[in-house]
Amino acid sequence: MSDQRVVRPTPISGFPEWTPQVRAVEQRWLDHIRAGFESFGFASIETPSVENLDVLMAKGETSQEVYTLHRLQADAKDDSDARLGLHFDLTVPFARYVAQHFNELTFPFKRYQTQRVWRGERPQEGRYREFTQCDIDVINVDSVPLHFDAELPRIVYRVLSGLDIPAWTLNVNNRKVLQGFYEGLGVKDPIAVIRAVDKLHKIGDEGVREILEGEGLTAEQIDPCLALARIRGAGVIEQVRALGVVSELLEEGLEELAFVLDDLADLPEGSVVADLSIARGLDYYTGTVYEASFDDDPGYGSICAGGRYENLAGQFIRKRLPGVGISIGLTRIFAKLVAEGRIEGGRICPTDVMVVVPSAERRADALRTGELLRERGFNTEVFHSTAKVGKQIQYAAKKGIPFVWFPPFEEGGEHEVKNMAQGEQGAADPAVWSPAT
RNA sequence: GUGGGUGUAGCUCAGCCGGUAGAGCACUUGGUUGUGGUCCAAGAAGUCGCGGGUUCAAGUCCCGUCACUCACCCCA
Repeated sequence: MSDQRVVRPTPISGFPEWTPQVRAVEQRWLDHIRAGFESFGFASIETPSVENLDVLMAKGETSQEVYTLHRLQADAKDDSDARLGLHFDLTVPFARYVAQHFNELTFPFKRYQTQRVWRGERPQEGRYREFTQCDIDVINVDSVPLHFDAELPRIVYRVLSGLDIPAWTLNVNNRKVLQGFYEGLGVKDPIAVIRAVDKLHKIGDEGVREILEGEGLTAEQIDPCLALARIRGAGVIEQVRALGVVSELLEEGLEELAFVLDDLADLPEGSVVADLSIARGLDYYTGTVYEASFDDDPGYGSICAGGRYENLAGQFIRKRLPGVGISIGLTRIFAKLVAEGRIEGGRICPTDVMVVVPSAERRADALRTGELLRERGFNTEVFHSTAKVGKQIQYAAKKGIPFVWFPPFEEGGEHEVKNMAQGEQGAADPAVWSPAT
């Protein structure tokens, strides 16, 4: 084309982007999710893409792969931006936000937040380096009513069941049950056991057994651990009690779990299910935990996850600010459907009506017609040149524009409108026309 | 971070045992006068990821490198 050098455009691994028609569907999803969150009274906030590294690392258990910020032109000694990192989730920034705006907020503070987050992991199917999370959290002073532990799955149910996605299940567990159970067994490091059991569905009984043996657990301890992890579905509370392990923390956890399950009993069976194998890796969770995945493809990863944390915001303020939250992995869900070719029906452009420009002389008239249609609520574009009418219509066809408007070709002539799908064309008055008729 | 695969026109790819590049789709123009999605014809478009090596000669062989991709890890 030219001898000018071009930078070859290549996809950046883990940074998805969509065509306009796919994006149109994504935006419908975002609107739906937002409406769902707001229908429960959650308020929207947005936080900067970056946080100070010490904020991101505040609870720094897992070594999250954080992208840091630096200026290309910064000289070697300049480390003024060195403390900034892109947020890897929305919960930590939220905790910081609450601590910082403590005096301006009304508690319990219920917020939703839909933003992109970044993680420097190796990308793969379903795993991205930049993706969008839709978070809802509640933070309160001193204690968060258990009510919210049950309300969050209800909101997720509301939102996800309104999207055309494959069958999914939201699994619920309570960390106190696990930790209390292990403590009741006399296990020294309950967290290590939680971490091992979390891998159960991936490495199986024997794999977990091996790890636990390595942790120094006896068979008398391992067997009940595995038995606990297998408990799922109806009657979980009784089944756990039947294992005969007793501890104060366990009892507390069981009561909380029972409360949540009871509260959600009206949801369709199988949508929210107790599953004692759910542990949620390390993380900051201390009570209820959630994790949702697709029924026919659980290995794809969690599409929604969250839980209760006792004191995340307490890292940033001398107050006790526990919270509970859950996050919908929008990108993960959406990308799967895109890859499977299930995202269809999105418009290439939002134009309802394209106005033909008959000739340079009549362009002003076409613009007036466009303005009139726009005022009447139709998304209207006036063709961008005086190309042959055939070209103009062809453009509308390619863009999937449903109606092509023909202003009078001669002074005093009639307006006409063409229905592109049906090919019908007839006289119409731009002041009263409507596509329904 | 570890291991495997791939890297040729905008896209999907072909290119046999080395002889300086092709197809389909997409794109542009035309098939005359105010109307599209079909068809026909013509046309434009490639540092064969990048660097080095072997060779008279490399898209084709060798080495390195980068990128993409899959698995592990981890997670939304």
